[in-house]
Amino acid sequence: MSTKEAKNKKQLILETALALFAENSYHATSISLIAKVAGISKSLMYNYFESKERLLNELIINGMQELDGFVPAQNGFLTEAEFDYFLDASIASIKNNRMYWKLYYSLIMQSSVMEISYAQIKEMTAQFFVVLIDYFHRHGSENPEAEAMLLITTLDGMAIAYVNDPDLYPIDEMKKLISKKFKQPTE
Amino acid sequence: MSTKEAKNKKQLILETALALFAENSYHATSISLIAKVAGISKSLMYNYFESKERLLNELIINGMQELDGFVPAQNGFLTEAEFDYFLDASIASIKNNRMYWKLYYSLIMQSSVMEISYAQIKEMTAQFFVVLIDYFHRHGSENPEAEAMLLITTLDGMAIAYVNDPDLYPIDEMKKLISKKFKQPTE
Amino acid sequence: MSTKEAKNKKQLILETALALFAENSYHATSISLIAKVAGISKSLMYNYFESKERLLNELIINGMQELDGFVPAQNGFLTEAEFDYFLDASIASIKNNRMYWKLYYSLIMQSSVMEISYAQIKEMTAQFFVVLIDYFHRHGSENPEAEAMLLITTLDGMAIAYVNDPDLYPIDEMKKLISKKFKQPTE
Amino acid sequence: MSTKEAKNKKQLILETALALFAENSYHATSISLIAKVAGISKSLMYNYFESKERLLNELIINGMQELDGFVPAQNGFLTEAEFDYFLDASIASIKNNRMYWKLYYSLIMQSSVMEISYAQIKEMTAQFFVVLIDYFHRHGSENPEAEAMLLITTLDGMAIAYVNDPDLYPIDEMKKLISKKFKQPTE
DNA sequence: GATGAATGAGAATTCATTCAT
DNA sequence: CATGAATGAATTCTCATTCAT
Repeated sequence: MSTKEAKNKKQLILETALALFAENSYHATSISLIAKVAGISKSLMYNYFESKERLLNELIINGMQELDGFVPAQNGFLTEAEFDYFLDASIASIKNNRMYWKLYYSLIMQSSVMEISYAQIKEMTAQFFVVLIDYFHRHGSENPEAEAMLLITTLDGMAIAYVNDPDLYPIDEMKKLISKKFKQPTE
Repeated sequence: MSTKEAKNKKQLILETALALFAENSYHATSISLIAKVAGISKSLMYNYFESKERLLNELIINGMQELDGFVPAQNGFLTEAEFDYFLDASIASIKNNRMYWKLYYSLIMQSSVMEISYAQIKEMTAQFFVVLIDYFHRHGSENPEAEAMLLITTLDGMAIAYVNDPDLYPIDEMKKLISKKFKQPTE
Repeated sequence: MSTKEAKNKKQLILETALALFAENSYHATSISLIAKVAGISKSLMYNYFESKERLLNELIINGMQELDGFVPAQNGFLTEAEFDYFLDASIASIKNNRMYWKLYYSLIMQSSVMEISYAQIKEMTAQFFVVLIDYFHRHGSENPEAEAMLLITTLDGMAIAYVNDPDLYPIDEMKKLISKKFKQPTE
Repeated sequence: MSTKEAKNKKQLILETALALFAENSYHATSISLIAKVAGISKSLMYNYFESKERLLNELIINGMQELDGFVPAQNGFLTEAEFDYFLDASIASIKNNRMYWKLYYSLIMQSSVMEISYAQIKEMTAQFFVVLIDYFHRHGSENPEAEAMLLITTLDGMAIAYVNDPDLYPIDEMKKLISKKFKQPTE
């Protein structure tokens, strides 16, 4: 509905910017383009965001809040059944917030951009890491840290592949294989 | 010799550009900056490269040629011993051409940049893919394509992690674990 | 009372604008800044003033009206006693309307701004000029015009110095010296 | 000669900017306007000056260097004959560098602009001040500081008046009168 | 009376690129 | 081979102003 769209221009700008930043990168996306695609004037953006950088910032913070509900396990303890749930939830998140994750991974590749948000992001990963180490430890892995890190590495690789080519990358099949390979740590 | 000098200057530009493109992204790196960092005049670049885009192109082609020697297996057949060699060689390449790989992965994240080079790149991956499928097929995998794809996914994840933080990411340890997990496909 | 409120708001805008125009110049002061400092919305300004330029205009006119009571002499005739009163009154005016005078002198330095108001201002000076010429004429000056002009020049110099640095410039001492030097014209 | 003009674009920019800054104020003069009046592209300015502010800075420093030869008195001692020379030299400087002085006085009125250069400027005035205090002291003034300060005040007033209206302000006549009033301090 | 949403014009500045030398 | 001078187009951002409510 056009009334609905008009209602929240800020949201419109955020969505447009996310799509463009994700697709073409932050630096290759001009404010002019965002405005044109969103159908508003360049100046309007500056009513809602102090600068292009702040717009990006807000985008990242928004994205992270959307992820807030996604806890790997209650009280940091991951059962074997929950291990699959953890993989499913990860994939669901990637699918549902594809643009956000695309932006996220593209920013990671540029040390110079967004050092503040970067810290927050790293911290989030750290939570998963701890839980996974515990899981692998309990399952008798001789090197739970390595096991956990490789799993995260694999999930990152999967996310990046999917996010860049969602139609061709068989993410669900990959998930099954990951489950097989990681649920029981390598002896 | 002036020919030698010239070669050096061109090489200097290529190296400077690679470092800057990789670290800050293609779009965020200006010709001015490259020239300043390389200690030459902006105009000189245009003696060697038609445009900024062609410079990037040449960078990618150079990087790929460096990889040319790296064949996964003679006559497309990968023995079990060669499987480890394949992993080692991959990691050596990532370590030796870290900047190139950083640039490569950052470009992959931006659909808009360099669609030509993109095709060439995809093709290279395809070679590995075929060889790996064959390997997993021979080792009795029930889904060799998935197995091969997950291995590539994992290697990509590993490369990206290492390339962005070479000092902290334990790439060698990851390699060992990958070997354990993939040499014998998941039954 | 809403009328009272309104008057207050208008007055608030005028005062805020005067301070900012005086301190940072008309051109370097944005409507946004005035609104922010005054704690009102940008739009409110346009309820009271047609434009930024009209706001300036009103400021100048207000300032001049404040000066209206200040006549150099009844019926244009200045006695010797009144000469000192004239100096005192000038200084009092500068002290009491420091911001206004700062704005006034800063505008004088910019031919482009406010040519209309400029005319009104010049006219006011002219009144003093006539009275002073008469005074110096009666006191036997051989060149009363020059004497009057120099006095005005000196008072302008004094005002500018004071207005820019009220804490350090010894305006009262200067006044005494001016009185000594000018009450009796240079033979 | 057009060859001559083309020879030093930097000088051309400096002169154009000085004229426009002086006439319309720094803030009211856009880079676009300077470029248009100078007949060059906006971008060229940035080959010579890092920013608009640096252009202003260079303008002020240049102006001050032009004044460097102008010492009020050898070895800080001002004879009665030299007193007139001092006045003449001041007036000559104002006439010859009218634009510079106009800019100078307009900047003084804006606390916010150019605090660096401001310090340098103040220091220059201080030199004159010392010499004049000494002069008035030797001539038996009971308050040489005040006398010196009033003279500087008067000269400032005169300069401002002349600089804003060089055709109408009788600067030479004023100078004679100033000489009469100040060469011998008030009793 | 008061505001927030919205904008076109213009500000300073950067960028990739060309060209004469 | 190498550069400095030069520029048009584009970029981020600000500004004065309008308008519906």
